[in-house]
Amino acid sequence: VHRSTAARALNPATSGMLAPATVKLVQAAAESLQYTANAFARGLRTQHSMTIGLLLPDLNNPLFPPIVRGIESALLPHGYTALIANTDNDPERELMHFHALLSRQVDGFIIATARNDDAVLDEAYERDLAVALVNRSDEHHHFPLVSGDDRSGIRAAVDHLYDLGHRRIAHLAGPLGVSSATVRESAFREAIRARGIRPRAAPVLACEGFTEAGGADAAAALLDAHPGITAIVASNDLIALGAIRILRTLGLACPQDISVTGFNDMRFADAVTPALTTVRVDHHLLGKEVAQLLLEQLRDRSGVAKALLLPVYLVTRESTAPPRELRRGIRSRGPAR
Amino acid sequence: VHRSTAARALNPATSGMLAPATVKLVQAAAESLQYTANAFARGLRTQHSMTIGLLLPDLNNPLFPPIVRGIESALLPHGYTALIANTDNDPERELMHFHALLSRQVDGFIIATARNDDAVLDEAYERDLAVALVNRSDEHHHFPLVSGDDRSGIRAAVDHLYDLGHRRIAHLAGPLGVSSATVRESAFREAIRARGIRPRAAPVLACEGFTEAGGADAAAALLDAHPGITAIVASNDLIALGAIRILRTLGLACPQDISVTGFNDMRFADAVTPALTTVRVDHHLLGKEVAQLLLEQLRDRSGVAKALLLPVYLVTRESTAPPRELRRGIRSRGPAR
DNA sequence: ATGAAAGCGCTAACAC
DNA sequence: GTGTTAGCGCTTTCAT
Repeated sequence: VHRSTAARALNPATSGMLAPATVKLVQAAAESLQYTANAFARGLRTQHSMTIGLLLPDLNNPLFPPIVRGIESALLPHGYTALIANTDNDPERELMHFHALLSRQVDGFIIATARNDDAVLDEAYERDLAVALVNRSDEHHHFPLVSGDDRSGIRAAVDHLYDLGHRRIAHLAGPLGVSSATVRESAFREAIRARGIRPRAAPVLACEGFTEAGGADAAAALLDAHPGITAIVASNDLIALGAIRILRTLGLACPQDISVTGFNDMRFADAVTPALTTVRVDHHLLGKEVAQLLLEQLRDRSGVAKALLLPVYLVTRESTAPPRELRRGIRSRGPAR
Repeated sequence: VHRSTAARALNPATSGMLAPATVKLVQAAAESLQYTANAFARGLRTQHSMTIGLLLPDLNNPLFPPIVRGIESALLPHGYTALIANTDNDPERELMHFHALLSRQVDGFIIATARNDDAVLDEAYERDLAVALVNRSDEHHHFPLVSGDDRSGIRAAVDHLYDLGHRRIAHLAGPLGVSSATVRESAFREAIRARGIRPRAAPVLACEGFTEAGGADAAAALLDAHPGITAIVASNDLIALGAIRILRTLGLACPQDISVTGFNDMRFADAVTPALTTVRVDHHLLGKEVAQLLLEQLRDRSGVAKALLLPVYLVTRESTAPPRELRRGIRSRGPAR
């Protein structure tokens, strides 16, 4: 039996045009010879690799594994595989990985790195590649995109603190020039204004990175410059954790002295001390949806770019409480326990 | 200028045989045309893909991201890339991914899935593939392997509890048939025997999975059957976390009523409440070393298989303390605070 | 120092 | 229903 007949037998799409007996025969032979088709030869011929490139800042950020798994779960049924590259927020590494993925003939990109100005996005736009963005925004290119509704998440955090009685609320923003940091910071200022708090009672400080270390350093500087604040809205959970840690070394307790909110409700946000009040984002879903968006584009490049904002909601745990002055008030009025 | 000349100019290994002027010319042209070599065509011709397949149980287990990053950091300088596949501990999914990676012409495999009997290992052995194992053992095939020294880690945990005064110590083992679970369980029994504790004072119960849920269920069953135990050695951190959680719902405090140790010192093991006493393993290093082992094999298949056991050490935090009876004793003897 | 030509393993258009 | 053939883009041996 001829090679092309064999190929047809092994391909479910074409095995219909063959005699069932031939198909059986070939499949049996393939099995016994442990035959596996060469994806390179196939890709060379068909001009698609059935792989997509995934650009991430860092797999060690607990935010990303569920996104990756969500992406895979949506790609797998369609026969696509993701190639993962970590950029560590380094534009050079990102560009390097982008080109490496391009040379591997990926059919499209999912990009989760978050710099506002990104040479990779520019080049992808210029080359007219299939791209979908996740967990970030994009002012310039209007790529399809799915992200949590950061604005309403931050507003919910600010409102929660306000309702507890806080009036001097600070924001520990993410690093400068990073999309989600920018959005959350602007949402913070907006929410503060909406509650009638004067900007000088709501200081904003940017962290070096979306990390515990970044949060710790910035929180130390913040408390030094603004000792009067009673609550902190952190731009993500890691920053919140870092802030809480430094609070402790400064002899301040969370939430008794200072309330802190996080963002993402990452894994273990409920297991740390104090359990984090934070904004829950369904990262697995984020991944599934962005993969769907990319698959749509791979099917038909003519569609218009959708921007999905998935709903988020505040999860209230132990890291937020009424400010000390109010708590004293309550205690002096009520009976001792 | 001819295609083969162009190819030579772009390849650093062959550009030496060309006139420097030609090289410059070609490189400039490649740049301006945004040329990227087609990895498929190259792979088809050279018969190697410069990729390796990485089989993991689940990227969501915080243990694996640092291993992955360690692997990548060692592969990148050699031009190799890892293709990651999650098996969710499902033998069928694992076999499926194994074959998919094979068809993508990976040059070798790093396997971090942990079932003792694994069809993938058998087939890889039979096909004489380049394989290196990480964070698991292997009785049958003698593949090169790097893992933490689980035996001495478990022994350190048991000794620590013994030294605190515990004499009825239970083990929450990992799932049946999983390599690291088996090793740790046998190490536990050995350590218990070495300390002269009778086996009936040291019950062992296997969890459904290396998960919080698995740990919670098994801990509930354990405390039901053996209410007298004062300490638990968990087979990993997630099991420990699940156990501590169920303790709380049963009205027991950790470490006051029951001490618990984990294994891995995964991220946030120090941030949870109580901060986990656990065995630290350097997972990034684990990844780097296993990648090195695979690269060695890719260079020369004739070498003998090494098995590296990286040192581990106990990190004492808040989840372990002397048993209640001793603590009472201490308290009644000492002055009240 | 450069050009020519073959072939890696597959698919798809075409022939019979 | 099955065989024939060309060619995807690269590397590499050989020729000049």
